[in-house]
Amino acid sequence: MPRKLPGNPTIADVARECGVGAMTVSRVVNGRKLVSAAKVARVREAIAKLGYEPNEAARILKGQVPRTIGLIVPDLADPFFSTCAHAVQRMAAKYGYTTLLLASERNRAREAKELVIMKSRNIAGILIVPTDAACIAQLQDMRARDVPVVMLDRTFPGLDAGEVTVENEEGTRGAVRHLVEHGHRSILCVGYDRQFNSIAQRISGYKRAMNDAGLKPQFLIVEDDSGLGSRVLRRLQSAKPPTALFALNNVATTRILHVLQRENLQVPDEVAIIGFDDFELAPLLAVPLTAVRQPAAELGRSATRMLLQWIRSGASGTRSSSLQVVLPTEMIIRRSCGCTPERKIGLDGRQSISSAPASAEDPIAFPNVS
Amino acid sequence: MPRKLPGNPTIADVARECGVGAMTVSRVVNGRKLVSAAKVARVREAIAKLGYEPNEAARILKGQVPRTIGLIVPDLADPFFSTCAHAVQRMAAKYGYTTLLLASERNRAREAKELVIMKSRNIAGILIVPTDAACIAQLQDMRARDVPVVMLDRTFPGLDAGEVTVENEEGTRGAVRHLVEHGHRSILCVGYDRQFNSIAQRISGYKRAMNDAGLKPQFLIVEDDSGLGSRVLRRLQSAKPPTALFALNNVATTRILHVLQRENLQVPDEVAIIGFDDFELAPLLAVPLTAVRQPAAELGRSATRMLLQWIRSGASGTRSSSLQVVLPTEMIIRRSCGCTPERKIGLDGRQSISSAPASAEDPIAFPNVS
DNA sequence: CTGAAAGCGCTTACAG
DNA sequence: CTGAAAGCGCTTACAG
Repeated sequence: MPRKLPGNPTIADVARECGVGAMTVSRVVNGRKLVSAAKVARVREAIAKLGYEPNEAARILKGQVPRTIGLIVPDLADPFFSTCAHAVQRMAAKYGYTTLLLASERNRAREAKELVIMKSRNIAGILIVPTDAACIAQLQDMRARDVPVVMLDRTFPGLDAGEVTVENEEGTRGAVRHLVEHGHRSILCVGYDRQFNSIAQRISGYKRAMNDAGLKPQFLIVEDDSGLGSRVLRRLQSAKPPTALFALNNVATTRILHVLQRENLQVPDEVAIIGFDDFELAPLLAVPLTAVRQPAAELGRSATRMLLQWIRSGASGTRSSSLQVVLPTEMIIRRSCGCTPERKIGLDGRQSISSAPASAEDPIAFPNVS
Repeated sequence: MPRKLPGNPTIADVARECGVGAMTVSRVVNGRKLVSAAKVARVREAIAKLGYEPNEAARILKGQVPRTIGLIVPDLADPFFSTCAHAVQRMAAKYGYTTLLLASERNRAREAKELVIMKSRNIAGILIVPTDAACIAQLQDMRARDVPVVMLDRTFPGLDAGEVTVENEEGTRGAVRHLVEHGHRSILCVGYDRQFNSIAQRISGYKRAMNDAGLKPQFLIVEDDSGLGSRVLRRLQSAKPPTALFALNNVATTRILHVLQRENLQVPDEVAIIGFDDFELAPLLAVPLTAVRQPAAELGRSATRMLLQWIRSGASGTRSSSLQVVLPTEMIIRRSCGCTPERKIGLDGRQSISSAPASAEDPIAFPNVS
């Protein structure tokens, strides 16, 4: 039995209810002028009485671009991405947009499928933390149809799209320099996902800091995070073990901390560690983690802001603002690097122990939707 | 300038391209039989050539129930809900459903708005972690239109809906009994959100355990989580401070741990703590946290399974399976309760230190979608 | 096996 | 200010 029982009320039902034309109802619903106050009131009443709600599908079919944006992230269970997604939804909602949020699971095929879903829903624009370069072809297709696209966190080349990223190279460089200032000469760079430019930039920042100090870069870069812990352990148990570790993202950091804890290795005495990407529980860890904080929420907000402005400026409108934003990182000094409350070293303008939250939610001038 | 530049190809474009009727294309797209193999091949080719993708809006408008389910959670930044949401999306995707995921921000008005959005999109069914009893009226409205509804984690009465929850009372009771077994006589129950039946059940489990032991229940239940930390601190500094704390959810746990760390209070010696809800970093904390683990992912999976079965069985089909599922919790013993690797107490069948992951992803027999 | 016709609920011109 | 007509892209009967 098909679903069609009571049936949602339609614009025709409302029109009949209060004896006006369908057009008049449509005008009232959409807040158009040119309707007499008396009718507006009658229509409003009928709408309330019937519980009428415009059918989104019909609107889209008529060529309205729906107030929906798409967001694709690799993984919702990762706090970095969920924080980011949360910020996107919040800001989008503030401007009257719904966010269609999908997780690609770091899987090329799923990402492709999700882009098809987004396309078939005529979304107004898309925000994506891309997982595989193969997505570029589909995104180009959307761009060809004038759908705005903004990549965040990491990017792939070959696309006329917006980009919101963070200072991966400088952030990492400062962190590694900090380890050097603590006297470390043998610092191992640990991570995976080197195919992303974000990670590549961090690696490059690490290299520069090591070169600046006249030290030899050492890497433990694997294909994916499985087995990362045991690989690190083997290095630590080798003849010439590193005295400090730099973890390229929060998953790598967690993997490492698990091994260190299990093997009862003392941080920072036996081995120091700094991770890229801070997280809420970092100060409560056995050894409070020193980390390069990325503004996850601000990343989401900036990208959303850029996308919405682009959408509003119209497909062919001149783009008023730049489509490139690079957000600063902040070094959060705790204990795992070797600093103590009594003795913090190498602090300068770029590095801070403050945990001041990011600034106001929406600092730009941008007409709000009530 | 409206968007209509190259324009997505339509079914008519495909039909023209290969010289057949629109119906034939539709049949091919939908995998209906009754089309000659030769035409199927030609149509497929034309679809690929044009990059045709069926317009979802048009399908919905024709009365097709879209393969989309709605999911409303209070907060995506909370790892419990993001894990749950992640599991829902995964399982839904496996069966060919897209998940429209929205966060209510624990706000009645937003929740109401999001339900309207879901309704206007004709979703096939809805999964909700309700935030305010006011949502029941809207959900009833959906039920009246035969849209399946499943509440998870907590429920409100007055609705013909599915319910997937966890053993809040028993889980809490076991945890508090464990604290009693450690010799604690003064155990403070800390939390907020008492309006939810999940929290009320935990409170009730706490009371029962205290009564069983002949102890007097003591509460610190506040309106919302702000200021919870300082309130706890004041209690700990009072004339007769509690020697143990039971935190009613993970946010309460975190707030408490922050204060304890700041004030340098030793756990478990000065005060022991057990929290309801486990999380990934719990074993890496300064004092590894003993917690009542909720199967967050399984919660999402069970609810999704229930919803999809309901959707497939048809609006009026007899419901083959129960619409009530209560998932067991598991006590994860670490250090914050007072146990040590050398001395664990009171372990029995219900309580375990195992951290075995939940079972297979989809144990039920349920036709898959390739 | 195949296609022309009608209509889902809305909005965009077009005439009053 | 207002409404009847046409059509967005699809699918459901209905006739071949």
